[in-house]
Amino acid sequence: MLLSKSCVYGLRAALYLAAKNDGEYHSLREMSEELNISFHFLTKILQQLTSDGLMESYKGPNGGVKLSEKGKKATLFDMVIAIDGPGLFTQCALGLPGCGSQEPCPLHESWIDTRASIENMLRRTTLIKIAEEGKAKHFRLTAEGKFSW
Amino acid sequence: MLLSKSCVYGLRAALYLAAKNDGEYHSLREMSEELNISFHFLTKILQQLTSDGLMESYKGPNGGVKLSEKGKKATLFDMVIAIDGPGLFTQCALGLPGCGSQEPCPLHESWIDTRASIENMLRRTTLIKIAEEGKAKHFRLTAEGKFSW
DNA sequence: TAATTTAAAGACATTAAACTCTTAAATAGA
DNA sequence: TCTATTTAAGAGTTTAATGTCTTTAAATTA
Repeated sequence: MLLSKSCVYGLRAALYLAAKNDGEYHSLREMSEELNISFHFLTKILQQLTSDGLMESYKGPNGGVKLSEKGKKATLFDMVIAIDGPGLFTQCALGLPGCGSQEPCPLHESWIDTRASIENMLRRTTLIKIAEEGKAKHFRLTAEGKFSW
Repeated sequence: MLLSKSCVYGLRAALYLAAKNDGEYHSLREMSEELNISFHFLTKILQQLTSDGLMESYKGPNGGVKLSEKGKKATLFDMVIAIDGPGLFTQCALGLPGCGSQEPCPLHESWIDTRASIENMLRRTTLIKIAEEGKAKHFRLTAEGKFSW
């Protein structure tokens, strides 16, 4: 798969928060139930995004997480970098270290174009914009269409 | 990563054979040494490609594997399908089962285009064509540039 | 026929990703 | 201050991918 499960879960949670975008903290329990993601696993992922500054968290009753200012400006690309790291956008398609225009592998030229188109797609818009569109068009964020923005 | 390691190893081995393309069987020992791939692991992968009809094998002295007629016509796409399966070309970017134009996720429209560009890149040419170009331009197939077509 | 070379098959081991559980720390409200 | 709620942190488990080893079967050569 293109993105790890951690990354996909992180994206879905971020889109959830972007759709709310009400300045409130939303609890991980609520999010894990709405999005059908394991509570503890989601916790791990969002901890990482919080320590990366894409989200802010608050403990105690009515605590939870919300998008930080940085998170509100973030694109899908920023999220993927935060969770999966930059490998997808830097590595050789054949996994050869040092592959580049100097010493290309047979796929190099084709791959850098394709890789760029993946990156462009992920950079195109912010989480907030995607969530707006999701709300307007009733896109879905779970297998069962459970979540209702 | 876009492709599994098994897939990358299989591709490199297939390009090796495509570069030879001499009708001879090449032993897995030779290939694993030239390409710096674990012998036993490579064996597993090529067994799969042989049972898929992309390669032909022959036991005994001077035995080994070579591209079948089907393999000579195969593209990178065919190889990826054989090893990693069709998931990359069919699945939702967010992993939502049943995501499609009927009930799209927020990334659906962007993703199907990107996905198609990956597929097109992999379908563009045959292994043989890529190997020809590799020979002509001295592209590399190993980390160290060991293999010399 | 016997010895050698090679792939096939399957068992086994290691590693990394995915997932779970428990305890600690912070906060709120009674 | 006490209790409940919530995230943080870290340890542990499971599963799938990756990698290794051994045995078997097929073919060649002598």
